Amino acid sequence: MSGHNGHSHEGVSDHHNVDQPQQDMGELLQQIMVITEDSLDEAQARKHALNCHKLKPALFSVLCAIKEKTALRVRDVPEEEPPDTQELRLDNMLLAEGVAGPEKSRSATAAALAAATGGSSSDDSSEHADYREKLAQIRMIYHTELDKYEQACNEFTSHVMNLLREQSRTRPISPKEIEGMVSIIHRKFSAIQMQLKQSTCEAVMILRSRFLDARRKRRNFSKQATEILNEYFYSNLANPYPSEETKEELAKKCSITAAQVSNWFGNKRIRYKKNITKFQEEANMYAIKTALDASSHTSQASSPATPNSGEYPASCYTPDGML
DNA sequence: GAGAATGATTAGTC
DNA sequence: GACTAATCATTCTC
Repeated sequence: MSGHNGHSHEGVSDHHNVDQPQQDMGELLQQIMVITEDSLDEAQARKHALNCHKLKPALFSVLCAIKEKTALRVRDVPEEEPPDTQELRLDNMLLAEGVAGPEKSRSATAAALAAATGGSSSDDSSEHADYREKLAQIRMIYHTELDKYEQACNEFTSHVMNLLREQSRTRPISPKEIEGMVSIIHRKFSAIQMQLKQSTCEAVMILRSRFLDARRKRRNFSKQATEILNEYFYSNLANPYPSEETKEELAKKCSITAAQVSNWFGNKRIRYKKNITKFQEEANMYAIKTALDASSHTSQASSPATPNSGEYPASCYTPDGML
């Protein structure tokens, strides 16, 4: 602007010099008004003219150099950050659950469930089928959303890159800056992905807890198992506290877990103690049974009876555990 | 369907 | 950590 009038003002009167800035300002405003009234085509034409100007390459390189020296970078992008531990944890969980990575086989899913529930891995019940079906749904949704995010990220990145490349013709934008912007976009999208991973993990956890609750449904032990447990209980009425080894042994015999054996003995002790008279008949029956078993063993092998078998009459167990 | 029986869970104690 | 006592939730029996 000053190039227009700079030299022509020399030698003009003081009065004129005072008025000159106001006149320049007026012209400037006028030009701005004209620019805003330009059509798109006119603006493009001006832009083209500017790009074709013989001084443009020189001025542009000077601008780039100034920008480089004065560190007038758009945004300083931090170097590669260390992988987020929470994201790693989520990734591992999704991998372990078979949501991410290769799909788990039916047997692998059943085994994982059995490990979580303490049940049998061979139990391919309808509950397992339900669990697998729900897990497959979660997996499908997760991958669909992940693909969407990746596609959106790629589209947005290429759009921004194109814009920046286009703009780099008229303003100094270094490839490093473009790279930095791409990195920012990727970080934003990976934050969204992180949310997706988190909600997927939550969905799996809810599914698991629901499944585990369903597993809590009580199922009576087999008659044979109850008989084995009762036999031990009434044979050891004076001290109905099986050791860990015995619990394991009984658990094996009854095809239940040692924890279930503990529960059973806990319940049995309490209920027996609360109502001895009610259990008297049962106690007598097992006492006779044990005695018969013992006598048959002695007659067969001439060996002594087991330490506890029949040693204490069933009715001798009192709430205090005393004889 | 009601009540009893039974396996599991939980809070408190030692 | 094992155990007791109370309680819950489900299954069994009538």
